[in-house]
Amino acid sequence: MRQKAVGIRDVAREAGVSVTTVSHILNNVASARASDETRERVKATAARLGYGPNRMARSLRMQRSEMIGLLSEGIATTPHAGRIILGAQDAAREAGLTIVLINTSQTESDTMRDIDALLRQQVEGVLYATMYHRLLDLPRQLGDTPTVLIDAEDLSGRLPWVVPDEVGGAERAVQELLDHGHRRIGFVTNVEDVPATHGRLAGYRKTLEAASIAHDETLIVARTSETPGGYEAALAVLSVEPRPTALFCYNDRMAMGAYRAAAELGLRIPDDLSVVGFDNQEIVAEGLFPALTTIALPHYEMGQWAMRRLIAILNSSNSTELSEPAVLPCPLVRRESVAPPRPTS
Amino acid sequence: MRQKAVGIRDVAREAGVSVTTVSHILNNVASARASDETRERVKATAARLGYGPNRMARSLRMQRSEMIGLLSEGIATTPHAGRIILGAQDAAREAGLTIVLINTSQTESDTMRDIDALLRQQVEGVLYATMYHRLLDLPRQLGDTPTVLIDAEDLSGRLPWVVPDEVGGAERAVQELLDHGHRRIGFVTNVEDVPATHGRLAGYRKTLEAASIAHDETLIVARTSETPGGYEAALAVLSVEPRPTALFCYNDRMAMGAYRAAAELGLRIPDDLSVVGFDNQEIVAEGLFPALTTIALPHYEMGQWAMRRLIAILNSSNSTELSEPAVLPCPLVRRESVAPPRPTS
DNA sequence: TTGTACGCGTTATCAT
DNA sequence: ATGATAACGCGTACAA
Repeated sequence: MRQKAVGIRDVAREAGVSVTTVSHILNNVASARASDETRERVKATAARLGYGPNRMARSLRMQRSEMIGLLSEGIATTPHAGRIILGAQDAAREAGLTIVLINTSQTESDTMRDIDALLRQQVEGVLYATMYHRLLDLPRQLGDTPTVLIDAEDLSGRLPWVVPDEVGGAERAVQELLDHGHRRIGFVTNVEDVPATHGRLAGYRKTLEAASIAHDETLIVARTSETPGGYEAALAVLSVEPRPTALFCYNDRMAMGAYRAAAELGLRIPDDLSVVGFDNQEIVAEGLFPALTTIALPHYEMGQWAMRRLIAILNSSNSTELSEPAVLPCPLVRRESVAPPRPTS
Repeated sequence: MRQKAVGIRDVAREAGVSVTTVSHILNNVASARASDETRERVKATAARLGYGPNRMARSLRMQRSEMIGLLSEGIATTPHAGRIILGAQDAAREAGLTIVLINTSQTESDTMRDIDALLRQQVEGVLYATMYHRLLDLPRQLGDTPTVLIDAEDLSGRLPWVVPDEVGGAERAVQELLDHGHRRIGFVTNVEDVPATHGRLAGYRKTLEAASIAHDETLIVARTSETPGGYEAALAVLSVEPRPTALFCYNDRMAMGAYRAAAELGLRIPDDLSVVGFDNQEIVAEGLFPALTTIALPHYEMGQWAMRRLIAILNSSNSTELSEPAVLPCPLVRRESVAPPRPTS
């Protein structure tokens, strides 16, 4: 057995009062009054005995589990997920809530089903986090359990969600290049059909347009969003004439490929070529030489926002007005891969 | 309100039996007998009503929360932690347990607060996972709550723990190089004083010795375990004469630095130089060109082992015999960075 | 100002 | 073969 299991009645007996008084005092019940002397004595004995309310009993009585389920698709695959959890965690702590973790595989819908059959009982709300920004039609199984989506947009239109501002991030990246004097900026992008693809492309186009730079479709090359794809795409972009003096890459892994392409072409970064990535995958961005300037995804903030929103929904009965989504900014992280273009070339 | 909150009495009424019978049937109580007809009817109505036991009530009655606390240091910082969680998760599911997550900051006071926040949730046991393999003296607050350490060795000698086999992993790495015919193998290592440092060095030495290759301390260079450190160390190792034909690197990030050093020296991998890393950080190992052969850390397996061990402890009253640690193997992950040495040189 | 007693939804004991 | 009822530990009307 673990503890002597000190309960509220032990405290009451020890302090010479009733359980009601103890409960009132420890829970700061406004309506009930007790003498300051009693208050002190009860609190003291509670502390001395190391009393803490039994959560199972408390939850049963209050009909509140004080637990939030965090459904995460493939925590394993990405370091990003950790930051989401951290943000959610911190927000949960503010409200005295704890997080129970459920990892879902993306495919098995039956896994999903028995998980939340089990989950429906004990959890007050659910945070559903995906591995990467995408559109999602959440299974009906969650019923009317309050739910907030993280890094995913709800297709049904019922659930609040929070995603990164892909467009704004791309604008910031390209603007950084513009600010250094670049005018010919290639875009090493990807072929996947996800919101990030379209958003980052839109940001790229928009920023160049705002700077009155004519479109040049030959400067946009798409491949798969891995390092080899970045290598290929960069090779292609860097072979157009006149050669671009800077590259904006869809993500840091593609930027890693771009570094290799640059090296093979005898281009030094940032002297001959400036590069900006996206995602701020620190192992890559800091490991590359020179270190990669990139755009950070607001994972911590998304986790935090989602949890706070969920808590707000839990606390207010009319949740309809709380169903709006949020789009969080992606800040620029300056490192060493951007410099002004060379005078010639 | 969430659900109609279908309870056991609803099922009982609907099926025309008592709650006892329902409970007996749904929980497969051996001692209780019921007619097959009743059995069917009860199960059917339970399913039809979508009944599931209320965990809060169940826990209170059973005095078992069916929850395990996972205390993790800085989930954020490493993609590894995710795999630990996954392993623990899968093992927990086998036993019908759920995981409540607490992320601890590394400062002691916060950790203490987090720990007893966790204990107040009445978790049945605790898994304590660190960010990297190290020695640990766990705060006493856990009292006699069953605890298992992941990726950390318990200094107090009371708690079971599980860590990667650093020595064996290094042996495997060096052996792979030996098997390809290399005889002069440099070791790009780190300066930190952690078990991995000593273990990997020991494995390196041991393997060379077993192959009757004379010690050559000039082939071992230590720097900080980041990419720049790897670059510096590799540069140093590759400048000794005769130049080693292969490099074993303390981790993948240092290997990333070694790649750069090799490139600067005009050495092509794997033709002129073979490289093996450690950690199998996929973003790096797969992103490097050529892809890096490396040693994988058994994070999933550690999480799984720890949870299973914890469950075993929970289920048996004499837990002393279950306090032994485990050292799990680190498999080799073959990619493209190892080849036979060139005939000359 | 404090104490008594009930209910939260289960499971387990003991009758019937 | 089934049913009534007592816990589990807490919070809170309501009574004193």
